[in-house]
Order: sequence, then C-alpha cells, then structure tokens
Amino acid sequence: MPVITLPDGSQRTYSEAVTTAKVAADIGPGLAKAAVAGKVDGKLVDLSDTIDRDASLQIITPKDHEGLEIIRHSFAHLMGHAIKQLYPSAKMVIGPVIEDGFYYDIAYERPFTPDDIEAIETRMRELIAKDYDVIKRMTPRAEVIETFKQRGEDYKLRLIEDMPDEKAMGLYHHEEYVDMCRGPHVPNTRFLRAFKLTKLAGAYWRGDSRNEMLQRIYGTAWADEKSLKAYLTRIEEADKRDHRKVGRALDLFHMQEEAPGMVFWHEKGWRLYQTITQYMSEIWRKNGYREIRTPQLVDRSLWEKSGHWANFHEDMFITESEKRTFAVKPMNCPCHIQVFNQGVKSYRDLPLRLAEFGSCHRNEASGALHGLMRVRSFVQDDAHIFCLEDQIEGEATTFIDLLHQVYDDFGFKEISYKLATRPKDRIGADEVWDKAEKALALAMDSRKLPWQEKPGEGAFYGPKIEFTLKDSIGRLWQCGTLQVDFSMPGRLDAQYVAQDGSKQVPVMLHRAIFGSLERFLGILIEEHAGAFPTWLAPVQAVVLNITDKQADYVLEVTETLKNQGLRVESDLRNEKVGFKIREHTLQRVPYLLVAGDREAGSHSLAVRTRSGKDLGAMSVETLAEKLAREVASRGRTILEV
RNA sequence: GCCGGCUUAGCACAGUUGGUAGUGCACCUGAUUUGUAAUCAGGGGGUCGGGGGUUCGAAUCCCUCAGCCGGCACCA
Repeated sequence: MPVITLPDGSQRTYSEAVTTAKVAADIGPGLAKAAVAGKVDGKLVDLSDTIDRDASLQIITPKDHEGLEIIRHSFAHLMGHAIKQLYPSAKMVIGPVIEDGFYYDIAYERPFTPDDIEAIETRMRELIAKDYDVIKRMTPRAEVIETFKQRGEDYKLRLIEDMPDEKAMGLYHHEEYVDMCRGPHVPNTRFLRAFKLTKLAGAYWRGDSRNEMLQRIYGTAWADEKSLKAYLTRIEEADKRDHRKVGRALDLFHMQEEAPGMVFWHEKGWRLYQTITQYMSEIWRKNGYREIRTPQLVDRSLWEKSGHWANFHEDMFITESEKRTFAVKPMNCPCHIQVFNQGVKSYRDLPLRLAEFGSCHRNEASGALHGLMRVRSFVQDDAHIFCLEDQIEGEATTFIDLLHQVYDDFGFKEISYKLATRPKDRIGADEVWDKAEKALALAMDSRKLPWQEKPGEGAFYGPKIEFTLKDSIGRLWQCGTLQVDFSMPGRLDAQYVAQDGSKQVPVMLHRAIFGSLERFLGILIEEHAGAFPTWLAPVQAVVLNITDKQADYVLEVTETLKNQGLRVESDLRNEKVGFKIREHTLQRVPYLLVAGDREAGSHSLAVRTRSGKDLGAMSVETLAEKLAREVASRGRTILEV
C-alpha cells in the first residue's frame, strides 16, 4: 500500500505499486501531459518505473532543470536513431548531456561532413514529427550483450565490460533504435522540439590521446523554441565580444603567422597592459612582496635539477651557445630559488615573498593556441613565498583575500574554485601531499569558498588551487593559482637556519593572481566588450572641436588634462561633431568632451559618455577632479552620478 | 599533436558548371567650417595564405606546407 507524498505535503494512497505516470494522471490531465519523469525520494526515475513503497514524489516537467536535462539526454538518443537510419554501419559510443545541450560520440568509416549534419538534423525533425513513444525495458545483461552484438555496436559492448556488476540495464527503444542508458528519458518525442546541431568535432575514445579518434556531434536543446532562440542570440552576441575581434577593432594587438602564439601589442593594448602591471606592482609593494627580475635563458642543468627537464623539455624552447644548452625559461620558480639562495637566510626572514613579471615561453601544442588565452610567450604575475610549514595556511588565506581584492577591482565576481590533487606522476612522499592538500582545503574553507576537487590534476611537485574565470561564451580559463611545493626547494638546495641553529628546507608556495597577463587581458576584454572602465581605458577622453576656431582651446585643455595624469587625446579633424562622436563611441572612449564657442568662452567642456548620455557642460577643473576621482576609485564612483 | 572546417584589398564579405577579380567601410585628393552615432564628389589599392601539379586556361580541381577557427588531448 504505497503512500505517495507530493511536494505540497498532500498524500495519495495506492493499493498496489504505482508509476509516476499514473500519479500524474490522477492529479490532472494537464500534468499527465507535461510529465517527463519522476523524482522519487530525491532520485530521478522514468514515468514508467513503478513505486512499490511509501515515498515522496515530485513530478518533473520541462520547466524543471532536471526536466530540461532529460530532454537533452533524450535528444542524444534521438540523434542516434537518425544516425543509424542514415548510416547503418555507424557505431554509437556515448551520448551525454552537457551545459546547454548534448553530444554523441560515433565511430564511422568516413568523416562526417557539414552536409551529413544537415541531413541528420532533418531526419531528427522527421522522427520527432512521428510523435512516437520511447519505450524503456530493463533488460538482463546477457540479452543486452546479445542485442548489441547483433547490431554490431562494438563500443556499447566495451562499455558493458566496464560495468561488471550490473545484472540488468535500461534499454530505451526509439522504434527500431535501441540505446543503453541509466535514464530517465522522455516518454514520447513530443517533448523533443527545440534543438539545433551545432558543431562537428573529433574526440578520443575514453578521452585518451593514445586511443583512436571518434567523431563527436554537438547539439543544443531547450524546452521550447523561445529558449532556443534566446540561447542562439546570446551566443551570437557573445561572439561579438570575442577578444580577437575587439582587439582588432580597438587596435589593441595583433598576431601573425611568423610568430604563432605570440602577441604584437599595439600602443593602446600596451597602455592597458602597463596599467595592469603598474597596478599589480603596487599591490605587491603594499603586501610585503619584493619585486625582482630574473634571466630569460638558463642552462639546461638547472632545469634538470628542478625536474622540469624530465617532465617538459619537449615543450621548452632550446638554444645553444658555446656548446652549452640553454632553455628559454618556461617558468620562474627555479630562478626565484636562486635569488633566495643568495646569502644565508634565517627563520626570521620567513615568509619571504619574491615577485616578478616573469616572461615565459612554452612551446604549446599548435592545436592548443587560442588568441590571448593560450599563447607561447606570456608574462606571469608570478611570486613565490618561502615559508615555514605552519605558515602555509595563513599565507594561503591571505593570498585568497588578496586575489579577491584584485578581482573585485577589475569587476570579476564570478570565480570558480578547484582543488587539484596529487597526479599519478609526481615527486614527494604521500604524507607530504596529505599535508599540502589539507592546508589548501582548509584555507578555502576558512573563507567559505564553494570549491570542487579535481583529483589527479595537481602539478608534479604539489597540489594547487585553480581560480578560473569565464570568457564571453562561458569557456573557463584558469587565471589565479596557488600551489604548495615541498619538493622544489629541497631539489634546488634552498635552506634557512632554524631557531635551533640547524639547517632546514623551507616550503615554497607558487602563486599568481592574473596568471598570464595575456590571458587575463583576453578575459578582461571580453568581460567589458572593449568598453573598459575609465581607470583601464587606453584613451580615457577625447576633446573635440566643432570648427577650426576652437582648435587652440582644445589643445590647451587636452594639455591641462594630460598634465593631471589622464590619458586624453584631441580630435581636430575637419569633420562634423556627429562623425567624431560616432568614431570615438565605437572606439569605446569613456568620455567625449566637446568644445564649441560656448565652452571655449567659459573655460568648460560639454561632456558626453560613450553610452550616449549628455552630462552637460562643466568647468575643466571640475571635470578633471571628477575624472581623477573615478580613476582612483577604479570605477566605483563614476562621473555621471 | 589529433579530427573537421576555413584562408580573396587594411577590415567585413561576394565571386555562378574552371575563361584571367568585385561590394561596403577604411585610405588618398578636392570641396565643405559643421553643436552630439556616418557631408558631398573624385581617386588609388589584390601574384585570391606559400609551394607544386592537372589544364589551352585555375581564386575555382588535385597534392603538400603553414596559419587560423571549432572541438579533443595537453597545460610546469
């Protein structure tokens, strides 16, 4: 006699086992039609699954996030159905749900073409129109194996081998097509309406590059057409903020074939770059860091000693001179240890924080390069903290606070936190890893950060926290990092004299806030779509004349503002004001300062913002003061309020 | 590095079945002295990513290299 408790607290009693579909139908025909699945005691089940005991039940519809995920998952099966009809010899591999959609990995004798994708999409729409029921059958293991054997689904058989304990699997029948899945799935194709196949890509079997490559077809899917359209528009809009496009449009930087993965910074981009390095230098000064500078080329022997040669020499740029091999430095830590090693250090010197805008080169795989986000030549705001073991947690929390302060200054609110723990190939004893991982976890907990673990993703010398930011289309990029390292200082002979006079090896923390300046700027460009807050804007204001009569006044005022440290330019071209306003607005200059006869006569300027707001005329002194305040507050107070 | 796609003027793009390159913006010149998102008229500019091949003839077809784009793998 199952008693079913619904989310509103009401209860229904049944004389025998009941399905979610039946309960939904008893509540009302509307709900019966909208029901996608059930959630029994917190666990998602198919509408056709029976409930034979007292339980809480929530009916899932497309309005629920879980409902949408089920729809996306069912779309993957639908795509399988279409693909097997069009290309019977294709072997289906896995078809999971991802953010905004789904994909399916497929093994097929020839590459799919964009035309194939179109054909698949068309067939999917035809299948949807048939409005067929999706039938679930829990099937005994042997029968499942037999089914897939008959159908030549080799990869499904390999997947079954990975689940030795499963005695029966859920088989979902889409007419003649069968897929294996934990489920749940939609009961009928009527829920599958709003979708679009988006991209075709390669992906390794089991995510391992030593394995064969499969073909992956991605799709996006939504509960209704409106959401789909909204998503597609969102992607289109986000695409316009792409830092590679904005970088060209605003004349910030360029890249070219002769230097793949390396940036030619133009004047405006370089101003931005310098603004953030100067900002960071000041942060270091105020927070007990000592800024240093170390060589670009270092003899191979040092990299061998540090362990980097063994792990990464194929990705290092090498040069030879007088029979010696040098590596262009791919990172700064070994060099910082050399600085630490100069002179005798006492425990009283710790924590010692050495910071550098470290220029690094790494020969990244050609396919990994991505605008400013992944380059071969980059600069890190790198610092190493040499400290005692019991100083780790304190240094870690202080660092996390500092990172938040910096991200807040740049307007980044959405940060995700990952703890990457010991990888397979590593140096150092397990007890040491235990301590290091614990220290990082404690530091994040003390700040109540919502972090996730990434098992096995740590560096070879220690675990790390990754602070990641999103680009305009939601791709995550690691920017900040904090790593504990019990190994490198010992390998490179770092020592300090302890309280008892003995020599001890310090712990080293590797840390960066921007990560790579190039990547950080890429994210920053996309975050603001090129409309940088005034404190960062390469050109903060342009002074425009209306006719030649005001030229001298414009030059004088520009000079005055420049002398106050503002980045101001004048535009004396023989053009209409409307034309000049348009151009500088498109260049995302925060303030356009118009000087006509009225303004020249009263030593003032008419102020217009790039968003089109007319702030009226103000005296040059007032304006300079307001701008200075806006810059100093890093945009927290702005001119227009 | 792997899979797929792309590469035409400074930028964004067109270019039908192979017949020898176009549009818009930008640029240059002239006129215009203009009050808040495009003044008008004229003009110049491309070994069609590099190399090789097929052909009477290649931006168009084939091979190859490079770069870029989207994924995958990698990321000290």
